[in-house]
Amino acid sequence: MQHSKPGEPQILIDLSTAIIGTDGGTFQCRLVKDDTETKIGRLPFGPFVPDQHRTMEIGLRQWVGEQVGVVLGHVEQLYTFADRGRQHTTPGAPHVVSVGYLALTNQTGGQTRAWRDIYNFFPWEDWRNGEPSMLADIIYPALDSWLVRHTERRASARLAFGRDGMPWGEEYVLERYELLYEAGLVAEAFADGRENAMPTPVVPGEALQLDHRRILATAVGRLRAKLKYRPVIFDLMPQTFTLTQLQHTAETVLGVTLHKQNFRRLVEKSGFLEATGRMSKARGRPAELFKFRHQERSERPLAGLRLSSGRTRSSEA
Amino acid sequence: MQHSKPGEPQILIDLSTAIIGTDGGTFQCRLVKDDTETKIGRLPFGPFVPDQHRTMEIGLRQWVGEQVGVVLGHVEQLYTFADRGRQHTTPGAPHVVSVGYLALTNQTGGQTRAWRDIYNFFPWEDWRNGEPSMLADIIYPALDSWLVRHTERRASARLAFGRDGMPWGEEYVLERYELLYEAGLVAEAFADGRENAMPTPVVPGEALQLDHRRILATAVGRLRAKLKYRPVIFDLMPQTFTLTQLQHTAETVLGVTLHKQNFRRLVEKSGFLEATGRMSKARGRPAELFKFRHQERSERPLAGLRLSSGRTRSSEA
DNA sequence: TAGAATTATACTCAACTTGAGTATAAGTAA
DNA sequence: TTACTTATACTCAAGTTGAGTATAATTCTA
Repeated sequence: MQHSKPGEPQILIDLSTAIIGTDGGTFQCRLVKDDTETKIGRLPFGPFVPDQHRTMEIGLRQWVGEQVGVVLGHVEQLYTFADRGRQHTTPGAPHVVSVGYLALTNQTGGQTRAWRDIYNFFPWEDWRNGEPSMLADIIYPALDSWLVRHTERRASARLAFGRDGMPWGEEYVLERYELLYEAGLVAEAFADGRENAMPTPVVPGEALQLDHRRILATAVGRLRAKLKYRPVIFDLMPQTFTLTQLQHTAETVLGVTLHKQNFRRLVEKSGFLEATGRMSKARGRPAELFKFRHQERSERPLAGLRLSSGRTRSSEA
Repeated sequence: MQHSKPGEPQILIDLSTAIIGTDGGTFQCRLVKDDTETKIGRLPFGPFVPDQHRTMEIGLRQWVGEQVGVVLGHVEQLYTFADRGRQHTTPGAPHVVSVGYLALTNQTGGQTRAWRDIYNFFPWEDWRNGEPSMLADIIYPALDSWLVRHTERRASARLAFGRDGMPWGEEYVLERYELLYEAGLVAEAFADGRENAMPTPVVPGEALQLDHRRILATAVGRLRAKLKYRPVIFDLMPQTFTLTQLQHTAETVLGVTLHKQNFRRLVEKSGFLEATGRMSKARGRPAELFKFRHQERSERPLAGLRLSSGRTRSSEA
């Protein structure tokens, strides 16, 4: 069998987890408040040690527990990244492969500053107030001038950014980030030494250590896609909630606004909700509080939320 | 940083590829005709060697090229498996993590015996002639008796196998295989030393080496799911084809039969096809030959084939 | 060589889904 | 009491889907 002989450089596996939650209209990700005073944030991560971890999920739960102590709901493997030059690149050091995970939680909160708004890292992804002006002002001009010399990537760019009359697909988060990286427009491209990278990142948006922003982009893209065919949104909700709260959570994740009446029709028909009889008290007419029917999760796995878009929040009457 | 110290057991990464094609109504996977005369088949695979392989995809293309020499179309990463006890388990040997890939090709054919019918490995997945009788005769009784002692897995079993009036979801291929493995009903469970495994596998279906049948199950599940929202089916087709050939390919992959008139309506409306003007000659009325519009692939990525089911082939008039 | 068999393609129709509203109800704040 | 705010109910046209019937163009067979 063709296995690597002893003496070849060692491989290390890092388990990195994007822990995602929402809190009143903000889309949050848990970072580690690092002792080393780097200004650049990072996800909780640590090595996979087969002798200690029977599975990778056990390993990641250990690192998450030690580094941030968040209770995880849904956990899912995203992707295994192994390209050279996107990771620890000390010469002679073992090659690091990183396995990215997505974890959802309903336990966010400002108690610690370690919860950061995801749209800080991807400001072009938030269309709740209409198309972000940075797209037309900064991203498209920079990308277009790169595409002049890279015509083979034009089709991908049209798809990812919805240009030439194509729709903006909110789930192509990773594809957009990767294109910006390739074009040398984000900070990590400079750190990784891409020859065409701008010394100062052209596109606004905070960087993360190593390949963590790439993992986060994968996580957001996967979550946005999954929302449409599986009831994962309830992992982000508290025990009871109003339909408006549920809608705001969906809008926060997807980065778009939705049509209120149609959203409620869809979600009521889905059978996932159970009325509690209690009412929320706030401004305006009180809304009924609902809870998620956990038994239904296993019984209707396919009927997630197919979401129809509404007006942008700024244009609401 | 918390990295494993030197001296800890080494990790090896295996890249294993499920190469899938179709040939006139059979659903095929390319195996390696091994020199070691094991009776059990295997997928092409080999180690990821970071010094030689800039990316894992480069590595896998090398092993596929050397071991089976198939021209690959679409290639996609599936999942990274790392649980102990599902792989090479020689004590003291390095821990092997395997990264599974799916590759599609339109180059199958009986020229070599190495192309095997996928439904040999998962005979319960082929519903083209109605529900396979082995489900009611063998699988359900065996599974039910295991579920008596494992009530916590009942909900998963209902979902995966569509019991108690739930629909059979054709994409849950992995979930079904994993349940049969857990219940000790497939040969690999015995080889891996599960305490409850039957010495002779209870459920029909050929085994593969290592975790290759698990990877193949992942590949089939992913392909079946993807067919519904991306135009991947065209990677399995020759240059030109009739609508009936296209439908047979979809049926072969999904393991169900489809309603002919609706299938053609859907596929014509999708805009992916271009008439060639030429006709096929066979029995019955000649059919028009179509080809895939490659430019459309990038322009309409979301509108795949949503498929409405038809009658089983055996009940056709 | 006529009719049977076989396969392809066109068209219909009711049920359901979706997008985009209008209308009304039930609270709080001035 | 009136304005404001938010929740909820209902409508309607357009599009999609499931399940046909009808008809056309071939080959096979007696």
